[in-house]
Amino acid sequence: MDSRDLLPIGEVVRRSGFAASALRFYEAEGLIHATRSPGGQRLFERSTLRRLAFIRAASNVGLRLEEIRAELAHLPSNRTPTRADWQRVSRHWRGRLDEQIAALERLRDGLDSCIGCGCLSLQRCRLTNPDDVVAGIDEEPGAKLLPRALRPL
Amino acid sequence: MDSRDLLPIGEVVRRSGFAASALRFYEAEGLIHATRSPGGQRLFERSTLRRLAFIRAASNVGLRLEEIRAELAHLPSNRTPTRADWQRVSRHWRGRLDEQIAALERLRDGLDSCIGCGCLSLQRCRLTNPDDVVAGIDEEPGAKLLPRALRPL
DNA sequence: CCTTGAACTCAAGTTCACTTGAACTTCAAT
DNA sequence: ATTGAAGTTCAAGTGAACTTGAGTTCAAGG
Repeated sequence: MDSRDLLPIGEVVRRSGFAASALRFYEAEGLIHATRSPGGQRLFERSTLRRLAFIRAASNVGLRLEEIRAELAHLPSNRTPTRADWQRVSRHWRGRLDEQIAALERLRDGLDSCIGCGCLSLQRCRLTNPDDVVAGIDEEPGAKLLPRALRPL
Repeated sequence: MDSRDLLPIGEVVRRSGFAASALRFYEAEGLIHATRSPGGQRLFERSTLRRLAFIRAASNVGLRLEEIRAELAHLPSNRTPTRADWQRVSRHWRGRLDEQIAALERLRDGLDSCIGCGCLSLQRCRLTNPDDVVAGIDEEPGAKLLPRALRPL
């Protein structure tokens, strides 16, 4: 663990694109880790850059930090993650991506089948009941117009 | 405009799935409109249900209320929107959906091409530079690891 | 030594989209 | 007339993900 492998926060800011405040926040939240210089300044390992790449990607897919933290927890803490480690995490992560795409496509297809009549029901296009889109779709409490799952939680 | 066509808030809650507090909030924000009973209670027109269906759908696609309000502003205010009115708005709205799907697919494909090596670069998989994912991707300020556009704004 | 830029801490602020709570009022039915 | 459910207002709170600000310290060069 040569000290040349340890990056000060400014370096990580330039190379990751995250703001310093975000990095401090992530450290406080336990998503990344930093050692300290004798004077108390943060020093990040290079592998942190990959962690940050993962964080950005995952958050773009809609994972919340809490979930990302959970995913990252599957990485080994005692050694620098290997390719295989990242592959395992990424595969898990990919399922979420597929889900999101599928949900959006369902929504789009619903819109396609509905755009002709303009009723916006997206679930049941009832031309016989053009003024009341939602009623009768689902009598159960908690009935929702659209498939949720597009917005995590 | 027969009074039987005017729905009290509880009715709208049941039929739309939105909480009463959300409906009040939307009214205050100008996304929906309500007349009042002599005693001051809200009375919604039936067409409000369709507006609400649109709001839910749009917000599932990731539009923020501000944007939704802008879209809804394209509907006529002097008369009940027709099918054609809704079609115009929906078509506009669909583009956003397509964009979102495309962005997610790009991300997924990037992940696919990268999962084999585990490097998580998602843009350039440099096996020659396995410890530094982000450096060198883009020297310009503001360089971002991933295509944004997944998160609105 | 002195300055300058980069980094530090800690509390508080921001935005979005609502929800919650307190303290009433109105409506519909008996 | 009474009562209980449903509705009202307004201010304040929530949670996610950071950012901002104030005031302080560190590290390197001249």
